[in-house]
Parts: sequence; C-alpha cells; structure tokens
Amino acid sequence: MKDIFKISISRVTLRRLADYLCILLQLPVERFKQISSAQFAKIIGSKPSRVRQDFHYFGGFGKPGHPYDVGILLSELKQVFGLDDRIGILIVGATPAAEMLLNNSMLKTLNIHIAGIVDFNRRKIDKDFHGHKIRAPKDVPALKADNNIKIGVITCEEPEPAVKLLVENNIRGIWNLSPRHVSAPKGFHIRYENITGGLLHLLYDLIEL
Amino acid sequence: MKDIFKISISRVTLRRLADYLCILLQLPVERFKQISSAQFAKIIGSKPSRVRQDFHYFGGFGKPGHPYDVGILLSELKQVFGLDDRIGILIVGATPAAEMLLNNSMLKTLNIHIAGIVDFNRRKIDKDFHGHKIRAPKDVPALKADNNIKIGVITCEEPEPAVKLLVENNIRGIWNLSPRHVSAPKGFHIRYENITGGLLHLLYDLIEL
DNA sequence: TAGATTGTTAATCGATTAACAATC
DNA sequence: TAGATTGTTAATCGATTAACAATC
Repeated sequence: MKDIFKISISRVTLRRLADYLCILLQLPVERFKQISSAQFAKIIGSKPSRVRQDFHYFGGFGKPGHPYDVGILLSELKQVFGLDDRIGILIVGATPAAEMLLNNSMLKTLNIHIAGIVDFNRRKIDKDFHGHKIRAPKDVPALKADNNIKIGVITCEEPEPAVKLLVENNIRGIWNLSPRHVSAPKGFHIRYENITGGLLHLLYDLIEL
Repeated sequence: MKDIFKISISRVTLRRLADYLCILLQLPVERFKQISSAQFAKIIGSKPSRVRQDFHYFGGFGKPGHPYDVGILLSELKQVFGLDDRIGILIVGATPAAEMLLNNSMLKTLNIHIAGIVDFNRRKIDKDFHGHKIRAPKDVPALKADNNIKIGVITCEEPEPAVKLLVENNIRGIWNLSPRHVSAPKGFHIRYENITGGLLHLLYDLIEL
C-alpha cells in the first residue's frame, strides 16, 4: 500500500479484495507460500489481469518477475480493511443470525471479535446465549469503551430501534441483516445485506429456455 | 415480461431486481397500491432512471403516465425469478446458518420452503432440529421427488461432501454459505456467498484520512 | 385535454481486458 | 543472463444517467 491518500475504489473491486483476503486465509499455508495472479484468478473464477488491476489501485502488492508472497499479500490486504487493530462488533438481537456470527470461523481469523450481544426484550437480558450474556441497551456505552466497537450488526426483524441505539452510541458502521431498509444520519455507514438476494439470483440462473 | 427469450442480464441488475422484489414485499400494502420509479429509487438509494432501465430489460412493468401498480410489479418480479411454482430448498448441514434460514421470514413470503435438512454426522441424523427432523444423505432422492427442490444450501464448514451429494442428486443450484470456494460440473450453478465480505466492505468505509 | 410518469435512446462514465514494458 | 510474472497503460466493453418522446 504505497498511497497515503484514500483513493476512490469501486464497490466491486473492494468486494473482490475481501474475497481475495478470505481465500488466502483458507489456503493451506504449507503448500502456498507464493501465489500468482493466474492461480488466484483460477480459484476465484476471474482473470489474472483483473486480479492485478485490483491490486494496482493500491500500488500493487508484488514485485515484477515473481508471484505474490502470500504472507505479504495477507498483511497488505488486512491493512486495506483496517484489520491491524483488533476490531469489535456489537450484535443487536439474540437471534439465529447472531448465533451464526458467533459460529463464524472467518471472523476469528480476521481478528474481529464479538464484543457483545444486546437485546431489547427484557426477558432475554442477562440470560445466556451460546456462552455470551445477553446485555441491555443501557450497557452499550460501557461495552463500547472497552472493545473498540466499530460496527453494529442488526439481526432482529425490526431495524429501527437497533439503528437508534447504534446512532446514540456513535457506532458508525451499521451492518443491516434485517429484511427492511433503514436510514441513518450523515457520517454513519449502512450496509443492507439481503441474504435472499443471492438465492434469488441463483433461481434466475436455473431458469432455462 | 414481454420477451420470451432469456436475454443476458447483468449480475448487478439481477441483484437489484431481487432487492426491488424484497422491498415490495416489505411495503405496507394498504398505503402503497402504486409506486413510482422516483419513490422506489429513494427507498433503495438509487436513481429513477436506473430503476426504469432495470425494468426495461424485461420490457418494462408499467404504463406511461402512471406509477407502477404494486400488485402487477410483484407478480412480474416473481415471474422473473421463477417463483410462480413453489420452490423447495435442501439444507446441507444442521448448523446455526441453517437455523437462520429456518427463521427467515422472507423465504416464506417468497413461497420458498425448506424441504429438508441433511447432515453427514450420523449422531445428528433423525434428531430434531428446530422442528425439522435431520435427514441422512441417502434420503435426498425421496425428498427431491416430493418437494421440487431446485437449490441446495451448503451451511457446513467443509463444502466438498455437500457438493458431491448435491451433484449426485442433480440439484443444479448450489448456494455455498461455507467459507471455501468449490467447483461443480458444467450445468450446475454455484454461488459463493461470502457473508464476511459485506462486513469488510463496511470496515473499509469507516477508515478515514 | 393536460399532467404525470413511463419507455427508450444515446451520451457519459466506469470497469474489464489484453498487451507489453518493466524488472526481479 | 534468461525467464517469469508483475505493474501499468490504453482499447474495449458494459453500466449508468439524463433527456425526451410516447402515452395513459
């Protein structure tokens, strides 16, 4: 990463960079000390030139004549996403989606930890949820102070109160796994993750004529 | 949908069409009998001309001079994704991600039902999983015969045996929620759903300089 | 009819790709 | 050095957008 400026990177490129990172983390380390743009492209189903162009936006991560060094690549890609610090996320909603995140091995590998699970339902508060104590909304400031919480994840069906809570606590990244669109003030970043979208796309692919 | 031919539609357009459909399904029906491209664009954070262009690939879903009729739009969009028939999906892996899908209200609304949950772990087979009996891999042919199963969902960490099972049973849509990339023979459609990709994108957005 | 809003086109903008110079 | 593979450019290809004609 040679540039100090944060250049404007397209959503698709950024998304692919995330995929590259996840692929590297899944690779058997002993067998892959180096990886070429061609090998990479084959795994991900892309083209070597696209891989190199994606890296090029950040000045390139290799040296001409040699395949990429997996260790260097990993460290550069982690830096792109600000993963040098340990990142905390706050889950809003003690739901099956929350459990899925608790169970997600990639998050641990990325040095992203679940700093707490909050629920609005009073009967759930203080109960155990797969090894985590469910917290009350009023506990969020204390949790945030201790855990470098950058992102709040909305896993409940109704996103409005969750967004309100995150905005009040100035948690500026909002990952919306609920089915409804929602908005937040300027300075907050929301991502609507419509999981069924991928399934529908697949259904379209299956239609034949 | 005026065209009989399946035109080549870009991934981004198709993905937005899925989002449009999900938004319509979440809209309070009483208040929205009609919706204009401008209203739509505002909800989804897009532009009216892009909404209309997306619909235009399918010949357009409205009549000049009038906003779209929500009922017609819903029916057209469902048709785009082949949702006129009741679609069945098979879940491979009795995992938290599987529970998340069982709990997903959008799937029910889309007339997509979970036809069965299969696991490779013998100790899990025949046990109850949130109201579903966990099935053995050998039961898949019978399940498929009864349930119009179009898609198999891989929710376990290790995708290889799951893909093998789906290919053997000629389930041609493979929705891979596992962290690893995987390939399948020609004629099968695989979608790798890297959920952490969205989270990483959000982390990038939060970096400031 | 007049007004509203779509369908459709074409210009603009951005992403992909191939080609090759650079260089380890 | 020669070979390999990157970094970088520029051409091509595709998506977005604005503008307006069509029309209910």
